[in-house]
Amino acid sequence: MFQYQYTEIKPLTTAHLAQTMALLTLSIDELQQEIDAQLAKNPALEIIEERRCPACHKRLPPKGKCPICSKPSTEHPDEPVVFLSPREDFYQPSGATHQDVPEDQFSAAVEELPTYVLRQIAPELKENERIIAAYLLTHLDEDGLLSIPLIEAAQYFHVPMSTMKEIQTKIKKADPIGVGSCSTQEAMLIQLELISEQKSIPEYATEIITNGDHLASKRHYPDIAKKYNLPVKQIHDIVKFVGENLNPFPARSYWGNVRQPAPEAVQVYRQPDIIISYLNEDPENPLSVEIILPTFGTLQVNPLFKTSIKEADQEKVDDWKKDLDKASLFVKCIQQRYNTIQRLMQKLVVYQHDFILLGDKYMKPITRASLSEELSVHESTISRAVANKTIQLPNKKIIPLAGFFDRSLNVRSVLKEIIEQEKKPLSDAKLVQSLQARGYKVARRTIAKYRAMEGLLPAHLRQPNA
DNA sequence: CTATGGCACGGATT
DNA sequence: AATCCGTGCCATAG
Repeated sequence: MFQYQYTEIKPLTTAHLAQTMALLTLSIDELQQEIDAQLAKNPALEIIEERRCPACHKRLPPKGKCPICSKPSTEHPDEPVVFLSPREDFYQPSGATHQDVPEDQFSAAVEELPTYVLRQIAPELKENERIIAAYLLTHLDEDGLLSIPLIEAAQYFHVPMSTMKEIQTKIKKADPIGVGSCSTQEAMLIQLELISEQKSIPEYATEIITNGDHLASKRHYPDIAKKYNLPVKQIHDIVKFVGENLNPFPARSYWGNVRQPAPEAVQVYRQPDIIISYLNEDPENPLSVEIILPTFGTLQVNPLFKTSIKEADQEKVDDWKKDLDKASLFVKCIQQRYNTIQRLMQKLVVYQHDFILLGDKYMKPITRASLSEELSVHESTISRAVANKTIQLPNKKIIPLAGFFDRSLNVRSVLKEIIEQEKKPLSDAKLVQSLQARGYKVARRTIAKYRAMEGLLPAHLRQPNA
């Protein structure tokens, strides 16, 4: 069934356990840093090159043939293949497949907004500026905000911050006004600026947004009013204006609940830890689950180091022995990490099969606790394994692995469907009934929350559908 | 009076 | 022990 079983790891010392747990919570980027650090200070560790399958370029298991080419598992199309892969495959997706997949197709899902924006501003940019703009635009999060510090980009391209800011400003003025801003405030300020060219804007609006005071709830208005020495009514009006005219998340075309998707908690996803895709990008093939390795080769204890330790000076032997122990422990811990994640994914992928292939609507709620029981590991192990990881689905969307445990995603997605299909806008209470008819039992108040989560407007603000 | 958002409580989950 | 999530109650807007 599964093509590539990782070897079970037997002995568990407390030190082993502690380090494994620490490593388990790390994302792939953090793990890479950790490995680099260990590699630098421990001479007993080394990385050896992998053997690759000449046809499909996938990493070969230590023994046997390539699981992809030599033994295609088309006999079991419903069962996922789980195997490990070096992260290189992520960067060279087309090189890693048998068929030629055009590169832009690979990133099509992610690049819709970026290319749209770039097309608008391209004419007014020089060639090198265009490259920088493209770089910035590929680092937008799902809300349309910049996911990297501007300085980082400036250093990367060796250009002064002033140039960087100029380019960013041009991006910000492009269609979803405010895209590429570093923060929600920045996005709103640029919107405010553009609006002010057409009509008048309330006094002090700029200051209030800069200080983030528009986020305050109503009972704090008196405090704010005092702060600016203005009547409460005016504060109220300004906040109302801000709410009606500005959009803190340029990529969303509407206001969600401002406090619900806490702006600073917006996650940035760059490198997925796990990739689920069809073998060789062909939907006819079974699914493959790649758990990305942070290294290009295999991390191992340097065998030369092992032998030479016998002939070493007596004084140094102690130190070397320590290094050796540390190294082998580290390698074991990392293997343990993969082992855990792999076992987790095997269960998860089978369980959420429909969700992975067919979308949000088919998400089956599952708790970490129940999974831990099935795998007979501690709950916290699952929690750690899921934490800080992202996963790329066959449709190229990258979501946090924790999304697999979303309790309400299926209901929310059905809710969205109902609203999309409704003729007249339905009130929350009516939506409760519609959902109940489809077998989902939810309270009225909860509908409101789900709407907010999905950024859907309340009934009286929605347009009647044709 | 109806629809919706805010706050807070309690149970489940981590 | 800390956090998350669904829900009930109440205030407020329309």
